[in-house]
Amino acid sequence: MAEKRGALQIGEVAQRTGVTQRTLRFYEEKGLLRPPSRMDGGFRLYSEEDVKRVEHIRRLQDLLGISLAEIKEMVDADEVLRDLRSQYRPESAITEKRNQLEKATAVTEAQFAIVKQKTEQMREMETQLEERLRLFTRWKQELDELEKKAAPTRG
Amino acid sequence: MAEKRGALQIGEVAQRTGVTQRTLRFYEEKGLLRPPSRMDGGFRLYSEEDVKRVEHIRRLQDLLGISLAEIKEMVDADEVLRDLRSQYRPESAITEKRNQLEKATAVTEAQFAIVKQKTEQMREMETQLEERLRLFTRWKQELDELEKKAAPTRG
DNA sequence: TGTAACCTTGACGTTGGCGTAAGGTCGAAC
DNA sequence: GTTCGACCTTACGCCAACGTCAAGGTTACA
Repeated sequence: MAEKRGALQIGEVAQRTGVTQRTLRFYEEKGLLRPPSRMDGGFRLYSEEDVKRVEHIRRLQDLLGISLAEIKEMVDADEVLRDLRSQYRPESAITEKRNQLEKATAVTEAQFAIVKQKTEQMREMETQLEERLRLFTRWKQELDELEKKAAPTRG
Repeated sequence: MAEKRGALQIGEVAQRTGVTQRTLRFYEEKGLLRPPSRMDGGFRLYSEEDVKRVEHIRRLQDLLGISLAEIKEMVDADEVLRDLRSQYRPESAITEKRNQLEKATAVTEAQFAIVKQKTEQMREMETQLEERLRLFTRWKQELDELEKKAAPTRG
């Protein structure tokens, strides 16, 4: 009866996102995922949105290397954003919307600052490694020449 | 007697690098830092090189968000590099040097690939956040205009 | 009505990266 | 030669982020 069209059970979500079922329940426990709807028997039913959410969380974990607590803050901000987007049309309570908008802006700007800084440092690291590789190739060439002089090809 | 010129005790290193003494000993234990020389009484004596090393480790931790085990591999590669650099002049054992060089190149290339990929993904994230911020400013403007129409300035 | 695959909630275990306390030693100054 | 802060080792503690049973309920399908 409760089975919504296109809904996914936890196993499918796990497969598609590459995390374990335990991790999904853990994220829910920690407030990173909204408690999904359930079938009559209690089986969790996830939406496509939830899948995207999980992927987003993993990207943040992977890229920024920050704690789930920090990620939760970011993801909560996204939630505010969704609320704003969905309720956008009704023109009531404009001042509250403005407040939410200000808040979301602030959070996003903070995120942006972090990401920007990290990107910059990553770029530096990238060029450093590039230079090192160039150095290596130079050394190799020098070794080649040393060898040629030491043991000239017979003939 | 064992006191080397310009050497640093663990407390100073901790202060300058921003990590705790415990962390320094821990890194040593895990092989991330070479065991430093000691004073006669057993006090650790670090060099400026060690300080740089610690800073490097922290950068890797912070930027790439990888485990100390992985960092150890990278740092070990750096060690090879130093060996190569210092012994570069004596022209003995050329083939071995070539081997080391190949190895170091391989490791560096692997690192480079990782960093490059991450940088790319970070850039994507950056632009996403930028777009979101632009969206927010648009919304704010729309709210402004809505308010003007609803409550025109008196006079 | 059975049964295989899927799911549920506990609850305890593990690993990494240190924190922290205990009890003793060192070094420099007085 | 005592004092006192900096340092030593040893060893248990802690939190995050899950892993891993265990014991049982649910679903779909024949």
